[in-house]
This record gives sequence, structure tokens and C-alpha cells, in this order.
Amino acid sequence: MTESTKISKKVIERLSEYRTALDEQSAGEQRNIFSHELARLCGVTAAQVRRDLMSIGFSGSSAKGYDINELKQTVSDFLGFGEERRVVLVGIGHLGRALLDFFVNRHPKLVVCAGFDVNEMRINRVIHGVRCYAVSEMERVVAENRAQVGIITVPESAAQETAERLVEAGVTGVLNFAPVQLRVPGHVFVENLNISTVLEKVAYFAGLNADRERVTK
Amino acid sequence: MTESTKISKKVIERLSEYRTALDEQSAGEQRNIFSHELARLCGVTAAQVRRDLMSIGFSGSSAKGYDINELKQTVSDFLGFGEERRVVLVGIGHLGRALLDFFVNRHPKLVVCAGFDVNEMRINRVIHGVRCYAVSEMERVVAENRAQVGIITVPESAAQETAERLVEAGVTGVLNFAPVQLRVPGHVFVENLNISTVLEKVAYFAGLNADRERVTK
DNA sequence: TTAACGCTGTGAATTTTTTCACAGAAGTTT
DNA sequence: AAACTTCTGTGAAAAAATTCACAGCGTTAA
Ligand SMILES: NC(=O)c1ccc[n+]([C@@H]2O[C@H](COP(=O)([O-])OP(=O)(O)OC[C@H]3O[C@@H](n4cnc5c(N)ncnc54)[C@H](O)[C@@H]3O)[C@@H](O)[C@H]2O)c1
Ligand SMILES: NC(=O)c1ccc[n+]([C@@H]2O[C@H](COP(=O)([O-])OP(=O)(O)OC[C@H]3O[C@@H](n4cnc5c(N)ncnc54)[C@H](O)[C@@H]3O)[C@@H](O)[C@H]2O)c1
Repeated sequence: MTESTKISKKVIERLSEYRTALDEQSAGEQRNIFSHELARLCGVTAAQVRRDLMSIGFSGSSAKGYDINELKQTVSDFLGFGEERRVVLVGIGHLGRALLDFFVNRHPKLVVCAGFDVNEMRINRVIHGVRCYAVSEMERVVAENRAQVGIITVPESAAQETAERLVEAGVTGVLNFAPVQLRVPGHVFVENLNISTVLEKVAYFAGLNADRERVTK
Repeated sequence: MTESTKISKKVIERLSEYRTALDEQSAGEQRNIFSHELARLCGVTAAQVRRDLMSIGFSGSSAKGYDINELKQTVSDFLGFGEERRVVLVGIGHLGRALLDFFVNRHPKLVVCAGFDVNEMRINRVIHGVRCYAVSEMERVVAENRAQVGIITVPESAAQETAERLVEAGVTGVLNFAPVQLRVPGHVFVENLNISTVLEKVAYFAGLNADRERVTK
């Protein structure tokens, strides 16, 4: 094991955002960036940026700030983008297809290498550039591709069994869009992304704000 | 103002999850639920459930736990689902259509009442049951519907202007899927949901886990 | 050469979030 | 009716995340 101190989910998320922001900037001619500039791009504080970069041992100069290319490289390496990471997607429905369309050829290091579905209509076709298979082939295809990440966009009722199959096939990280709590072995990382929950949260605060406006006026 | 103490985003998110979990349970005949049961359904601790419910002033009985119906009602009311909340969606592309399909008639109190796009092909049509308009009609339609929430699924380059239009039209909460930091007035709540970031996070931890497995074995 | 500036890196303080741990309630058993 | 059991509600402790605040450095200006 190479790692010294464990780094939290929150920090990883922000590092990913820093990298994305820098990528978008990179068309520009700017070679360096200050913590407060990066902070503004990502909607966090300058101190937070410095802390996060400190936590991965990256440092800049007080006069110039951070070297953009070096920083991108360091963060990419840290996130494990030194080599391609393979991702598979299960459930090629509305959301699954949107994600395929979005990720294919978009990300340099995360490549969606296969899709799976139970629907005959989807099987053995290439959708948005990704070959789709029957779920019965999952074990083989995941292994052949050495895929570590699985995206679950199947109906809620099929999510648990899908997770189990993915784990069985060798996946160690799952991004789950179905609104269920998956039960997986301890060595598997699961992130549940429940879009309804997020929307309900937005609605709640939208309501508070609307009320406040009404009162204030 | 009615509110006593402010409740954090995290708590709101979990409350939403509790409600969802209970809804799914509700087919069952169980009338009461213990904190540890609800906790398990939602992947949190029992203490957390009790704390969260305490924070909205809901209490159960030590013998029976919480009354499911009462709890659903209380949480729903707290989240502002006493009345219908109107939502509009801008950018009827791949992701936008998936979301329309998903939310329409799915949520009892969050109703997507209109969609907007610049593409002629989408305008003045009904997609997944939702009427779609030209963005030039946003002000009128949002006002007529008293929509408080806007979902942004336009390309990154159009996200900021879309946000401004939405806010102008009266929206006080925005769920933004474009990977940019929106600048909005202080009375508007913005939640950025960057799916790439989430996937990168999953990939990172999947990598760690895969490494660990390899070492352990 | 000296002074001034604006930044980074980072202990320390603060705030936020989570967990602990237990008194007291309500039911059950003996 | 006493002894158990198992839960909730909640102070208090602990842990995690964020912010403060400033020494020290490289750069520029005079
Ligand atoms: N569409 C959205 O915007 C959205 C938003 C939030 C959450 N979700 C969640 O994402 C999931 C998918 O949503 P959707 O709208 O794309 O649904 P969908 O019905 O359009 O697609 C589901 C797909 O999964 C396939 N499928 C069913 N069982 C399967 C199995 N056992 N193995 C493999 N594939 C299987 C179906 O054939 C179908 O193609 C659901 O759990 C939903 O709750 C969707
Ligand atoms: N598809 C996904 O799974 C996915 C995942 C993560 C993030 N996103 C983000 O969501 C956004 C949309 O993604 P998509 O895949 O649906 O893209 P898309 O190109 O399929 O859809 C974009 C839609 O927005 C419309 N549009 C463009 N400019 C507009 C404007 N000014 N006003 C109103 N409508 C406008 C287009 O006509 C099109 O219908 C992008 O910002 C993308 O980065 C998408």
C-alpha cells in the first residue's frame, strides 16, 4: 500500500471538480492559477482549495500560484487516471442511454466499454458507440475488459440482483441510480445517486426562499 | 417566519430518503417502524434517524417505534409537499427527456409542468406528457404556473444564461446538471449535480478497493 | 538594499456532523 | 408487582470538515 493518510469522499469530489474546471480553462493561455481563482471556478473557498491540494501533497508558489498543467497531471494521477478505467452500464433505458451518450468519448480515462440489458431489443446492438450484451454475458465481458466500475440504471426491482452480478463479475465500485439501498460486500464502494432526493431538496430550499421573498417584500 | 432552527441540506436529504423508503414500504401491513429499521433501509445509523426526526420535532413511542403514516405525513409536510410544487425543465435533450419520463406522474407533489428548448423540433410538442415551449416563453409560462424550481439540462455553454432567465422568471431553486458553477442571486438555491464528478469518485474508490483486493490476496 | 505586496502552507480555532451512552418510558415475563 | 427487555429522546463526547489567521516567501518597486 502506498497511501499515507486516507482521503475523504468530499475531498475526492472536489479534486475531480478542480480537474474539470482546469480542463475547461486549459484552452486559455493562462499557465498558473491562484487558489482563489480556482476556488471561484468551483464555488468553494480559497482555503479549501489549498487544504485539498495540501492533502495530496501538491504545492504551488506564493508568487505564481499553482502551475495548471502540473496540477492537472498530479490530480489526474492521484485520481487514478494514469491508465484507462473501464466502466460498464446495466440497464439501457432512458437514463442509461442518456449516460451512454454523455460519457462515450467524453472522458479521456473513464471509458464505458459495455452495456447490458435484458430487453432483446437492446442486446447485440451498438448504442451510442457502446456494444450491448445480454446480462448473462456480464461475467465474461466484465472480466475480459477488467472493468472496475458498474453503473446501475435498471428499475428499482432489479437493482439488487444487478449489483450482485456486477460484484460477482469483479466490479469494485458501483454508481447506482435506482432508489434502493444496495447490499454489497465490504470491498465494494457504492454511491447512490437518487435524483428524486436531490430534486426534493432543491424544492425544499426553493420553497424557503420563495417564502422569504414574500415576507421580505 | 415560522422556522425555529435552520435545518441543514444533509438532514433534508435524509428526510427525503426516509419518506421515499416509507412510501416503498407502505404496501406492507406494518404500521410502525423502529429507528434501526428505517436506518437500515436508508443506509444510515439508528441514532442518525432519531436525531433527524428529533430535529423536525417528530417523536415515536419506545415500545412501537414510529407510526409510519404519521411519519410520512409529517415529513411530507415539513418538506413542503402540503401543496403541489411546480417544476420546469430547460434543455430537452437526452438527459432532459430521461428526467421528464422519470418524473412525470411519478412524484405526487413535484410536478413538471413545462419544458423549454431552443430546438424547433422540440417546441410546441408534448414530450412524455409535458408541454414544451420556446425559451422566449419562459417568463410567461413560469409565472403562469408559479413554478419555483428549474432543472437545467442544457449544454454547458448555455447554462448560465438559462439560470438567469429562470431566476428572472421567478424560480427560487435550481437543479443544474451542466458542469459549471452558476452565478445567481443570493435568494436562489442552486444544487449542482455533476454526474462526471460522481463517477470519477466511484472510479477512484473502485480502484482503491481493487488494489486492496490484489494485495490482500 | 529595503520595503511592500499578495500569495501559499499550515497550525489552531471554529463549526458542523455524527456517534455514544444512558435515563426514562412502555411493554412483557415471571 | 417486581424484574427484564428494548426502545426513544437527548445531553455530551467525538470526529470530521471548514475556516481563520498569520509566518514566511518570492516578486516587484523604489
Ligand atoms: N430516467 C431518469 O431520469 C431517472 C431519474 C432518477 C432515477 N432513475 C432510476 O434509474 C433507473 C432506470 O430508469 P429509466 O428511466 O432509465 O428506466 P427505463 O425503464 O427507461 O430503463 C430501464 C432499463 O433496464 C432494463 N432492465 C430491466 N431489468 C433489467 C435487468 N434485470 N438487467 C438488466 N437490465 C434490465 C430494461 O430493459 C430497460 O431498458 C430506475 O431505477 C429509476 O428509478 C431514473
Ligand atoms: N446526458 C447525460 O447523461 C449527462 C450526464 C451528465 C451531465 N450532463 C449535462 O447535462 C446537459 C445536457 O446533456 P444532454 O446529454 O441531455 O445534452 P443534449 O445535447 O442531448 O441536450 C441538450 C438540449 O438543450 C437544448 N438547448 C441548447 N441550448 C439551449 C438553450 N439556450 N436553451 C434551451 N435549450 C437549449 C438543445 O436543443 C438540446 O435539446 C449538459 O450540460 C451535460 O453536460 C448530461
